[in-house]
Amino acid sequence: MNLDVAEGQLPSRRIADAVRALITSGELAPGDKLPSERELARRFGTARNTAREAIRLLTEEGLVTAQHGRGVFVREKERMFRWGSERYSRRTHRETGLTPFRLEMARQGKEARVEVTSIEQITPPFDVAERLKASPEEPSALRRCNTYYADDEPLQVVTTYLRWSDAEGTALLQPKTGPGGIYGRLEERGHIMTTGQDEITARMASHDEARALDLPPGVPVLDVLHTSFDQDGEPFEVSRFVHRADRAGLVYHFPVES
Amino acid sequence: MNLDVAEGQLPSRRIADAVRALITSGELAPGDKLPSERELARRFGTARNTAREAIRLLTEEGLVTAQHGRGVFVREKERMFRWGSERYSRRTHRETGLTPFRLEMARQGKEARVEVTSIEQITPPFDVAERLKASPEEPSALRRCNTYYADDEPLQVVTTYLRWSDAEGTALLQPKTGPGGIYGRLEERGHIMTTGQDEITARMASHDEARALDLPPGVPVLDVLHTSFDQDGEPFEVSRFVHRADRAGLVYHFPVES
DNA sequence: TCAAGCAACTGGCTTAAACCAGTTGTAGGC
DNA sequence: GCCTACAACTGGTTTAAGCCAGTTGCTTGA
Repeated sequence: MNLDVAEGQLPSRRIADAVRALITSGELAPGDKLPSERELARRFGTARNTAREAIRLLTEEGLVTAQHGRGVFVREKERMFRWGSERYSRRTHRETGLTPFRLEMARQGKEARVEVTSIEQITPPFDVAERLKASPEEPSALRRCNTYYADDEPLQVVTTYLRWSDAEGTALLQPKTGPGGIYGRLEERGHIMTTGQDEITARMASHDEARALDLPPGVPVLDVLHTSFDQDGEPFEVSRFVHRADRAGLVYHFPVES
Repeated sequence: MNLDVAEGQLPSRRIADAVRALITSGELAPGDKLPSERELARRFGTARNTAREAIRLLTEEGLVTAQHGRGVFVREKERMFRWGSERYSRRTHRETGLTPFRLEMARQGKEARVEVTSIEQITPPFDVAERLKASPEEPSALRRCNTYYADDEPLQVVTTYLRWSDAEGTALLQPKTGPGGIYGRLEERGHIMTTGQDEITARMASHDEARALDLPPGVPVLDVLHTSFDQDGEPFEVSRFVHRADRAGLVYHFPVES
């Protein structure tokens, strides 16, 4: 491993640049172990903290991840799960008998598990209230929080909001919502999902999300705010999907207006 | 400002938790200045480096940004630009006479500027070749790189790939592609955009992207790989949009298959 | 009045040393 | 043969000190 040539001013950047070059050139492949902090410091004639700072820079770029007691490794490209508007297709569900999440997991050969972490009547946050056409000043909504796991690794956190008037006295207040899931119960209340809207942003995980998703540093989240509209064009369900971005991608197909 | 109560084990986490609490409670509002590193260290009875580490944690969460010589500030919520499938609508373009980018900038009261950074015949990368149905082993594609600015701040980097056979000998090799832009020239070659596909991921910016977009630490990018299909369902254009995620969001509307 | 320059702040980076906490392989004892 | 215990690694955190480099406002002199 040649770490010699490396210009640039700051020692920590020189080390980072040298290691980054090894990674992008393929000399260090995904899964490979980097020299230890102490070893890098020795080779570059710096203090250990300086080598450590260099590794921190690479971690922040998402190039490497550290494992306490084991070493620092070039990050593997993870298999991606792809979600798109088809996840709401009732036809797919009818044909396979699987929910979209279980279907995608089966496709990737992973075990699916869903954990319902809370079901509560709440006053909806402003952005949700606006989209759901519910009052942001009263407990006008039901909130259901779920965590989705693939092979026991948390993959996404989903918070679903429904109007309290639709949920009151139904199985929507229970963890198990029955055949057809949430959308099945909502159809019984007269809401057939006809169109949807997804609003997508990316950001660093909040402190709580990082804990819930067991996120290593240098991994952002994809934040999808979904709104379902019924046959009358009225919104009846809003969900926020928070995916870890190194494991999830989204796909949308659309016609182009001439 | 009350920074007293704060449990937790590590000093750096205690400081970070205390400051985070001030931010989420609103006691420190966006734009406000944090106590200096030296001041935080003094108040918590730690070394300056420990206070610095706490601020680093908050920076990584995207909560604060540091400015050399001035201080550390609670990050402002930036105004967001929203992009969706309508950006490809020819009707909108016809009615306003503006490209989608200029239209969105005008909507937000910002000055739009586009810089063409390179136009080259290249061998397309594998993922692009696959989608464009071009050979990944010969210089079978034209690559156009653009940087889009809002009020002189770089907002997105776009790389467009076209089949060389479509581009050869046309205005597509020039910075100015003429009326209707790229899609205008491609229509003349017999490709009318009929459907599109967007594949969306989020990740930390590469070293080069962070420089090109002038990204502060703690800001990820939204990576959109777009494919355009013509009236025969054949792909004829692939573009990669890299947006800074604190300034850009995406919106998709879709029908739901019954 | 104005501007140059300086003092006192801010964060940015490095050093050097110490100790804690996981991991891994091996030497010993049973 | 197996398991325990330990030694020798790994990264994680903190201290304390020094110097560099932007920013800001005030003092001072022309």
